[in-house]
Order: sequence, then structure tokens, then C-alpha cells
Amino acid sequence: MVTDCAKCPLRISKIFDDMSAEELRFMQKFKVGETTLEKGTPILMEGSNSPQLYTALRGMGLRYKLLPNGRRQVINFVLPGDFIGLQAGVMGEVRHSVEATTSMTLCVFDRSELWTLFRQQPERAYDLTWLASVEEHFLGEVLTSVGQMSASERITWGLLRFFARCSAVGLTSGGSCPFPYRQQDLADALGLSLVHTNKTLTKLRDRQILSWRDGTLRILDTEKAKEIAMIDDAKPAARPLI
Amino acid sequence: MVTDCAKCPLRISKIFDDMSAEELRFMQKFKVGETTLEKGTPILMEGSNSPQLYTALRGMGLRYKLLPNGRRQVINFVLPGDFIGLQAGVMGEVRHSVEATTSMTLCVFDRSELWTLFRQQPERAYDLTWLASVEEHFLGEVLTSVGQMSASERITWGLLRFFARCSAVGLTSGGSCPFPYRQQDLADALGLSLVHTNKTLTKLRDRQILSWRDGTLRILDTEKAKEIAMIDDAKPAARPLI
DNA sequence: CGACGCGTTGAAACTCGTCAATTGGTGTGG
DNA sequence: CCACACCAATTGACGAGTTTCAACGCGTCG
Repeated sequence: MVTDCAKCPLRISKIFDDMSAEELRFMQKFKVGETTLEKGTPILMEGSNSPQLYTALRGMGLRYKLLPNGRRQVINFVLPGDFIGLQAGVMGEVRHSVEATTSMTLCVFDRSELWTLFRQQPERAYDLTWLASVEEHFLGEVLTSVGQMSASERITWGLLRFFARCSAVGLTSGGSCPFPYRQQDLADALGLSLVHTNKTLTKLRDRQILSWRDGTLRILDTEKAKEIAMIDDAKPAARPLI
Repeated sequence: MVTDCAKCPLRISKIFDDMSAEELRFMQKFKVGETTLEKGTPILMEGSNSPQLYTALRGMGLRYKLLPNGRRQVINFVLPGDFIGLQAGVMGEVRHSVEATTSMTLCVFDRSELWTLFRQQPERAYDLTWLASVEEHFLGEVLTSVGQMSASERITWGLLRFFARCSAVGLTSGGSCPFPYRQQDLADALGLSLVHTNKTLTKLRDRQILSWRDGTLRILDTEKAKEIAMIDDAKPAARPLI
């Protein structure tokens, strides 16, 4: 029942870099299995020392951090193709938690093989650095958004970004994509209160910028949305898939 | 006038991982030179395509991002030992700017040799991933701070964190360390207005938590400060130096 | 001397958070 | 089949934290 790397449904997407047969063989060996998780299941727990690394194959999740005062920061939304646990693999333990928001399928890798990968497959090592670097860059953008934008700008920015990520992995249809989270999740991701997030969403819907109902996000006016979010990006570049 | 990697003043610090003579030789070859910059000099410009990578040897700097509306987010403060330009090296171009706040000395590397490094020195490749991963983790913490904490919590957090980083590279003496930035820089780093930052700093000084005057930061009450900032970290782990 | 950058302070305006209550949908047990 | 609990979304009212505006002091530099 395990997906063959060579037939990986994600790899077919043109957003991901191609691999040679040899490289695929190595990845297949690196991959030790596959798991399917129910919605709501924790994948990594803060402070834990997971012996495994994952790549999301299907479904969506949430990376977050809890504070002693009970507040929560959602660091990022997890989409198919995302690598999970690199920090744990490199640093020993994770300082944030990851959980499945919808049911998910994960590719499982053995952390102890990470070093083998660095020695035998410099291309994959490079890819890993690439992934970490891109994630770092992305977090810089989130920080900029949360630090410098108003509520409606942040929300527009966050949803537009999410839409773009969905688009890159083929999860969009027309101007809409799934967004299976709660308003509280979005609020915690953008540093806003639930109530204010709700009211701002209503305003954005009234202004015909975007709408989010029943787990579906629709970008109604791409131009206006990009202007509000101060985004002018072209399309995303090809990226590695581990 | 170029510092020998084997005699690198930073490497002496016990915070950095040791290297074998062989490894040092490779790094020496990787290093193509050294630059000294005046205060205020730009190091990387957003959107540029720098052919070089750097490691800060001496002095302090600032990584930041500008928004179309003129606002600025300071992503991080640059300290000795920090690697600059990994994103450019891996992704092609940087999406943020870096500039020298004080005068700085930088180690210069050739970006085109990065791939050689990955093939020939898997340990260094691993180190680079480590660095990117730690930076990613750090940005997650900043995001949590900016997203979920009040002004005084954020400021205490930011300054305490900076102090810890200084401490790791031996820049502290007693309870104080240099902090050569402007209040505007700190405000932009934490997503606060200049005025409010100023008033909050005054309050923290009056409460005997910490004081920052004339470019020097003093932690007056470590325990109370850690409590406010919700930090309970022990000491930082050893880290690689590229 | 005046211009400029940075720190400081006061007052007013506003965004956003908190409190509180309601609605609708879903699942569960009697 | 209905009552009830529970969760997410929604809405109104109020207040707090923070921003913005404006002004002043101080040191440095040309």
C-alpha cells in the first residue's frame, strides 16, 4: 500500500524538480514507510525527539508554538509536498508542534539516515538546505506581515499566500482552493484576535475581495487583493521534493 | 592582512564546533578574501544577485525588509559568526537587505564554490543546513513574540535574546553588552512604533528590569526579565562556524 | 550658527482586544 | 425523536494598548 517514489503523485506536478532513476532509487531506500493520520492527530510535539522525518503527501496540517500564558502562534500551514521535521533532524529536538488539520498521508523517513544522505547524495543535501532556506525566507515574510501590516492587510496577505501555495501543488480550481482551518487558526497565524479576524473577514467579503466559507477560499478580486497585501510576486519557482 | 581561518578569533570561542586541520584547509580555500565596511554600508540589497557569501567576523549589522508603503521590518540583528547570504546562494537572489550598523569585518566566500562544498565536504553542507534550520527556528520564535506578546514583553524578549547571542560570542561583560542600534531599529524589529518603544523602555528601566543607554544594554534583573519574556532557555548549544 | 539625527514627552485618535451573548450545525444519550 | 451539550461562526458594546501627531531638548557636524 506504500506509494512508489517513482509514481509519487506529487512529483508529477511540474512545480517539483525532476529526479533521475538513480536518485529515485535512493529516495525509495531512504523512505521507510507511509502513514495515514486522522484529522486532529499530533505529528510532532514540542520538545519531543522524533526519530522520524516526514513529507506530507496528502491533506493539510498546522505548525504552531504554545506560550506559557496559553497563547498560540501558528507558524505555518502544512501542505502536500512540505517536509516536516528538518529542525528535529538537524538540531535534535523540535521547538514547535505539528498536527494534522484534515486527515493526512505522510511519507516517513528515518532520521538516522540523514547523515548518509548528506554523504552519498550531495544533490539531496543541497535540496534540504534549499528547503530550509526557503522556509527561512518565508518566515521573514510572515514576520514582516505580522509586524507591519494592519488586520485587513494581514488577512488578505495570508490567504493570498496560502492560495498561491495551493496553486503550486495543484489544489486550486478556478479562483478557489480548500482552506480547512478554523478562524481561530488564521487569527493565531496572523497575531490577531478571533473576533477581529471574523469582523475583518466579513469586511473583505463585503468588499468583494475574497470570501471564505465552508472550508473553501475564493479570491474574488485578485488585483485588488494583491494591492492590499502588497504582493507583486510572479509565479513560484520550481522546488525540490524530498 | 587576511585572517587565517586556523587563527580565526571566533573559532577560539567554545561555542563553535571544532574543525580538523583538513577541514580548515578547505575553508581557507573557500574563503576568497576579507572586507572591512564603514558603518551604514549596505552589504546586500533586496533583489540583488550577489556573487558572494559572507561570515561576519567583527561588528554588528541589520537584516531588514522594506514594504511598498515605506514601513520596514527588521528581520534580525547580525552578530559576529553569522553567515550572510545563504538565501542568495541557494535561491538565486535575496529578498531582504543587510547593512552594517557599526563598522564591520566580513569573511568573503565565492558563491560559485558552494556546490563544490556540497560535493566535497558533506560536513560543511550539513553545517549549512544546520545554520539555515536554526535561523528558521529563530524566526519562528520572533514571529511568536511579535504575534502574541505585549509591547513590554516583546522588548524584554528581544533584548534578552540579543544579550544571549552576544554572550555566546563573548561580547558581554558582567550583565551588559553592546547594543549599537537606534530605538527605531528595535521598534521595527518588534513591530512597534518608535514612540511606544521609547515609553516602554523607560518603564522597563524604572522597574529595574533592564536599561539601554549610550549603546550599552544592561540586564538589571535577569529573573524578572526572563519571566516577562517567557524565556526559560538554558545555555545555547554549540554551533558550526562557516 | 543652523541643520540634522536621535531621544524624549504629552495629548488625542484609533485600531484592535476582551467580554458577553446569540445563532446554527452536529453528535450523543435518554 | 427530542433535549442537551458542544463547537465554530457571528455580532454588539466597551475599554485598553498602541499609533499618530506634534513639540522640544540635546549633541554633532558642516
